Amino acid sequence: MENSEDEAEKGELPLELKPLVSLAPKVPTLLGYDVETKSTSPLLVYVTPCRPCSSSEQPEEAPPSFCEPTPKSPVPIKATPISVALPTHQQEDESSDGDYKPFCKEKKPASLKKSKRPRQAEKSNVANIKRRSIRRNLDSEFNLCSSSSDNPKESVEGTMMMFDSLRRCILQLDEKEDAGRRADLKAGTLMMHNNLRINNRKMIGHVPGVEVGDVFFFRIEMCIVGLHAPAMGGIDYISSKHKDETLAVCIISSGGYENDDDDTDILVYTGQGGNSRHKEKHDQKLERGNLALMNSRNKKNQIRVVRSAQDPFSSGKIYIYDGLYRIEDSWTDKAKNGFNVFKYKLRREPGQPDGISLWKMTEKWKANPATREKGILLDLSSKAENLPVCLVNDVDDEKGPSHFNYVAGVKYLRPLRKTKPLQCCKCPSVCLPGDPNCSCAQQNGGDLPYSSSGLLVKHVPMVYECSSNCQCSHNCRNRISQKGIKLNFEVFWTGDRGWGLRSWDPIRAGTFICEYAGEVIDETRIDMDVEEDKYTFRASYPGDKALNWNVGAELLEEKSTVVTTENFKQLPIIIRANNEGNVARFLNHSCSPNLLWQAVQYDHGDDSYPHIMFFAMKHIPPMTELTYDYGTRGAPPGFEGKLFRACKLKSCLCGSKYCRSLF
DNA sequence: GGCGCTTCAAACCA
DNA sequence: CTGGTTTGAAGCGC
Repeated sequence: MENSEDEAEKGELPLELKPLVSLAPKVPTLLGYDVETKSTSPLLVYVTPCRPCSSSEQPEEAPPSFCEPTPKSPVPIKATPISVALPTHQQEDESSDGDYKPFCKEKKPASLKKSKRPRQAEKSNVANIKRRSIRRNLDSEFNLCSSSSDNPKESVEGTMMMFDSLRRCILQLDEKEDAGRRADLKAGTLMMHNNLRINNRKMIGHVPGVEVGDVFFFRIEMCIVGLHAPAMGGIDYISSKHKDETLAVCIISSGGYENDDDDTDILVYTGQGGNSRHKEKHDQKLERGNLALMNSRNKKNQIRVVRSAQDPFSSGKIYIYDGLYRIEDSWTDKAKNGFNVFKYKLRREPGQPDGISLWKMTEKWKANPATREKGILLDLSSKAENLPVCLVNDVDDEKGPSHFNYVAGVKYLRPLRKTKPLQCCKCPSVCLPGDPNCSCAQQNGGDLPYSSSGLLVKHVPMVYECSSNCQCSHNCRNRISQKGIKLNFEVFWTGDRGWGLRSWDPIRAGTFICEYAGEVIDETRIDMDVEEDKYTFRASYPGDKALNWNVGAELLEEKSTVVTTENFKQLPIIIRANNEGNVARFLNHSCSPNLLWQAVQYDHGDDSYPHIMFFAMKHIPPMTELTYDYGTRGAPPGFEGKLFRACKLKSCLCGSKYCRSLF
């Protein structure tokens, strides 16, 4: 069990396992963090650490180091493990009296043990982690980012968002220094070593907060949310001293062996082993995962299945949680290389939501949009966009939105002031990170705002993309949003919230979604009715989640990039999309949104009226409604009721302290 | 408790 | 454009 002695011990860890520590405790405020406040007493929320099943009593008080000013040293003297801030819902699992009780086996949470591989760590990690010593209090930030302990889904989303934020920033740092690879593993390791993993205990059945259809872009992501523990291995199992009690809990079918992935309800899975790249091939043995699967066949326990798909926007794989299966049959077979392998036939449990089957549908639609059932219009944009925008209604007979002109961009109904000159870099070919001569990088604070794969790295007050005056080519990574949509969208009838927007493509966090197109008007003109206001964008407030999207960056960087409303000063821009607009006019409000809006400049210098570009805040499975936080301030009377309704409809997602009942 | 071995990665380059 | 190479990490099990 963890106690304060353990924690003191953890403070003396080797450097590479140093916890992310508090050097300057911060108090979360409503709109960010109060940098000035030194007080830690009333507002800090202490969350009890993750504990194994058996533990029932939880200490209420925080470790003493929490309340004391921590010395400003890169090496912690008395570190507070991040686990004290970990949202934990495992307590809830135990006490829940639902009809399904997941089998759970006590498993020590990944603890801050002494270094496992000191030599290796010294070789590769020390420099990185040292540079990345965490200078501020992570605890409050993580709480803010992942919500409280009572909502497993929020915990998973917060953990995933923090991971990806870390990953994008490590990628950016590594790129600039032209050193290191595998930012995914570095981000994962950082989180593991700081006890930021959730669902530590292996369990049979669903993992709290992970839903069928959820997508992952790295193996390590499934690791840190407890869906599938092995970093590489395909079979996750609970091992036991009694060999016949070793049971499989999760498998990943990702094409490493000769599996047939065609049927969406049946999966024939090949056992592990005998396939090593470094050693001679041999017959598979009934041990480890193979043994676990055999026992699971006899015990008939549920097994989580993760299937993989090709990422349409990169060479990487996407992992899709396809829900629970059971093993029906098993046998041995000859692989193509002539050696014996184990085969297991799994059948999907009935009554689960669409998982991989949804992907088969969207792939068919992408190949030929005309195959989309209940389609009303093949291209709502009438070729104004790079890709067709399908209009569908699979709910009722509603025939389509009221008439508007589809335009892909903004039209300025007010004169623009030239407050800043246009971007004008001299980069040959494309802008590259770490180039001190790239004026565009300088304008963006020294770093290019996008990763090499075109993902937004951080949410900032303004992104300056390369302009027509720049010498770099069209392929420059600093020209993401100006090139228009890349996703296959459909505008669909929600039934209760009007028309909404979703994508046939899986979307990775940081992906550019679309611009808010329409007529840019003057703030003075607010004589619009409710209907017109429904299709109006106001740059009032980025939203709590959007403000906390950079939480990983906060932990890595020396200089403070704390986002507050001061950084994000309110923009006067109002975009009316009642008469003219694009897909963005169909984005609905949510208090638990999956998109954020980012101000972007590339074709004029009036920073008060930038382009409003939407980016994904988290990984979004295909066919998931895209939403953003409409904000509250500046909304005229009459609008309130509608917003409140929209929020209430989503209250299941944001019933916590984040649901702003004030609309 | 430590370390070696295995493991259906991921990114990059030739 | 793809297959081989490189870098890389968790956790089982001895």
